[in-house]
Amino acid sequence: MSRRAAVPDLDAPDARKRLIEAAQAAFAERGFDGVSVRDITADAGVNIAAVNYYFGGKEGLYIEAVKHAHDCAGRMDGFPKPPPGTPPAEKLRGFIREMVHRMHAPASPTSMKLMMREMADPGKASHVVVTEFIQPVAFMLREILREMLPKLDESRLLATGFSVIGQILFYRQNRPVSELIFGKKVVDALDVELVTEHITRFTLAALGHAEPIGSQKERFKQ
Amino acid sequence: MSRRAAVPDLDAPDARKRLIEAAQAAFAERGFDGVSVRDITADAGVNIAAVNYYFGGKEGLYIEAVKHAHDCAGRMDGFPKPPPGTPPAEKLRGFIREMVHRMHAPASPTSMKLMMREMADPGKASHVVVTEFIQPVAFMLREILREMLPKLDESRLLATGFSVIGQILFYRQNRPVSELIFGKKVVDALDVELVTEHITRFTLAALGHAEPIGSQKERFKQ
DNA sequence: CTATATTTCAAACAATTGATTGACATCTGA
DNA sequence: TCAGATGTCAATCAATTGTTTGAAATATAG
Repeated sequence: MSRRAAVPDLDAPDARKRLIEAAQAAFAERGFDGVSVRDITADAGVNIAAVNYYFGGKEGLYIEAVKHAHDCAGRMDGFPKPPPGTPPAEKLRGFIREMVHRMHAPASPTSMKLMMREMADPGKASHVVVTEFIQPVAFMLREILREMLPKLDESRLLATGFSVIGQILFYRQNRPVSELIFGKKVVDALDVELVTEHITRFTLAALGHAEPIGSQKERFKQ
Repeated sequence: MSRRAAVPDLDAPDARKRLIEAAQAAFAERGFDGVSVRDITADAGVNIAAVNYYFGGKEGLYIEAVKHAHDCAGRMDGFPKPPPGTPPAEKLRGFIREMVHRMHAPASPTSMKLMMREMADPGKASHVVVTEFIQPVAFMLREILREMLPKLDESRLLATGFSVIGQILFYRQNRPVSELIFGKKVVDALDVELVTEHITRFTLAALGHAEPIGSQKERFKQ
């Protein structure tokens, strides 16, 4: 009815595209309630009515912006597959490295910010983010951990996964607060490489595949 | 000028108190922008003008609500002090237990929710929450870890603290998403005790004070 | 070209927002 | 009792919100 009609596959009569991109930036920065459709349309150089014309309303635009975001952010299922025969500990190391990198240096920071916002309090578009973005990664991690801990019961395996993800997410979700506590300079000293190495070491040590933190031997067993 | 004038120490002419409590609940549930002063005053059974009269505006009420929150939530510096001579690993265990409990079964869930919201994106009252609520805990953890890892450089020590806090915070900040992924039942199986025990074990193992996760020996070395 | 569909636009709409006003009530202390 | 301070109230303000309108412009197809 009100949807774009002409070409079903070519997905951007320009106004629509600019609208989505402006919306993505605005929503990422200030959240759904913090942004007015007037702001967005002004940024996009488009008339206000276009929002209802193309998306049926503010909420429709928001959802579309989130959907567009996880395209830009690099699909999570695009994780580099370790060659078969790779020891599970090595898979885990690769997983953590990839994950930390995507969190801290995403292809599209704006898109990542928007998705994180939607995760922080799941709302209108949480289903999109979760099923297409988070779910595949979660199951990938679970498989790796299951391989490393074949005898662990489901609950503890889940908790172990949460321990890994929790460490990784912390730096994204709580950086502002951390900076308030310890100072920006100190926190900034934790660059991507250091964080990656630390989380990997911490996790592998917890799983018995590396020397404990603080141990003299600088590298891991296997 | 417009502030309450009469009794500077007795802090609640009833209307003021009810306003703060209603505000706390509303802000915790729906956030600053999600709540109108009309909602709050209606809940509190107070006239709208009272907000400006007592707090100078919506923002003033919000800040006061947050301040009130960290009183209710149990001050974080009220951690049970371990007796002197307690081995540092035992201190860490106590810290984690206390922290997890406060996160999952806080004295005032509403207050905790409000503070978490303010932490999630630091705004008008972040300074209050951080300095009076978070900061003391952060330094307490750092002392414990420093005792356990006397030779570790500052950056890595900080990262280790983040690994602990990250694990603990995950269950609070990301429970909704986790439930979307794995299902509510599965996640609910991770009750406070199991989470406490897991994070403690995981962390102590990473620090070399317990057997690794998945190891047969069910308890820790020292 | 003509007719039909699609897109854009300025203007206005109804609803909600936070804030303010000024009259009225209540309390306090002499 | 009186006067001033303190608290409460309904009514209203100005601004902003998302949404809608109906006409004008533009593109598309016969």
